[in-house]
Amino acid sequence: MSRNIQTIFQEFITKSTPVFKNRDALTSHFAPETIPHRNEQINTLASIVAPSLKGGRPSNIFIYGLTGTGKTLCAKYIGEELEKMSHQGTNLVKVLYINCKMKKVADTEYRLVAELIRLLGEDIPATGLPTETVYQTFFNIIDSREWVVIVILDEVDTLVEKMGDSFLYNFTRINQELKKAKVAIMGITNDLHFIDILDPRVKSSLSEEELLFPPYNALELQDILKHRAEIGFHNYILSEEVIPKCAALAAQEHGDARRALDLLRVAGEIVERNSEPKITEKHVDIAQDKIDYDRIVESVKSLPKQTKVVLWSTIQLVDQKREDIQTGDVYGIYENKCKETGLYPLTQRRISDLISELDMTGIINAKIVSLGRYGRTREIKLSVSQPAKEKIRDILDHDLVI
DNA sequence: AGTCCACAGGAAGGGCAGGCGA
DNA sequence: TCGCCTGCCCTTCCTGTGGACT
Repeated sequence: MSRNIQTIFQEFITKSTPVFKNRDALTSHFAPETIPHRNEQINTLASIVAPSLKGGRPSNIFIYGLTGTGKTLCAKYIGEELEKMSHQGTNLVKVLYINCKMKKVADTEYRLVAELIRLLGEDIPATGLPTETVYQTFFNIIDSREWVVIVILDEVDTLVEKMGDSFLYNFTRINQELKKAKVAIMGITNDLHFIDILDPRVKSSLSEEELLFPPYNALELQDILKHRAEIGFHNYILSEEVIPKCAALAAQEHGDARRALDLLRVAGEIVERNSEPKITEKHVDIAQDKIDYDRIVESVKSLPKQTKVVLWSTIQLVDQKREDIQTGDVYGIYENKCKETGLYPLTQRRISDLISELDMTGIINAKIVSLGRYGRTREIKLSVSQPAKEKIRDILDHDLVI
């Protein structure tokens, strides 16, 4: 066994063509020195946050645009530049970045404020204190240092989904509690309609300034990819058609630069693994399938056990060639499986929520339909390819053994 | 027009775990 | 140790929904 592994490692070192110069450059979290096609947004952001360098509170900013349009990258870039500038002078500015989608980090009011405190280098228990105390601790820290704090709340829509917008309202009013420090919020969202669902008071406080990040077009994506490929790949490895292909595929998905980078990187990894001499269009196609497949498999593996049983039940019904699978059908199979495996069955109300959650992951598609006097229910379909379905069944069969 | 079905989904609250401070 | 706090998962109870059926 270990000999085999050593052989693989040895072959990798000796035979494989060197593909990557810097693999990180082909990931979305890499911070390049320049950000192409976002000058306008960067300049606007910079001018909005600049007053903080003189101790003023910048306006709250609301940034929106689809995934992979450079919102986070630009916000972080501006944050870093601002702190650098501040270190050279007054040292007044502190930029705190939080991704609100991170579970166990910023999915409750308590955790969010606790995370801000941790980012300031102080310790706070993960639970146990009244939320009011956690807020007070945060206020004391920044007030004692007289900072201007800019809080970047990435994916702020998920926060509102979980906690409602009253929290955001309180948060935009933090400054009334502070004596010397000042806080500005930079909210980022992929959801273009997010601002419309907010309470008007929250809306006006959060979006004192608004900034839209439009999708990249295919040519702009090509520029971005060329720029990253120069840093990330050895120059002989890329065939000419690869970058336009990645850009075109990502442009179809609303100009998502993240997707374009993933395609390029994974195509490179495939070539590296197979010790092939060049990345071609064919590898981009394989990469596209692989990314989708891996995403589904990973999300299935991480599902809680009850949700796995619900998914397993749905697959059973699909395999029985059942048309129009409904919530009640899934629940019936689910109950039987619970009996069989000795698992405690949850109520139908709860299963209804689990089906919604599965719908959100994209593994199934659950559409609400009304069947007249036969009631109102969800019509459930699997939304994965046949090979992915087989793989999911293998995972579930393995995980749900009695 | 009224009834009915099979849920969807909101609200309230229970029970437990993890943690803090007195 | 005890009381209190938060988070999380879940149940119970309830109202709402919309189209077929009577």
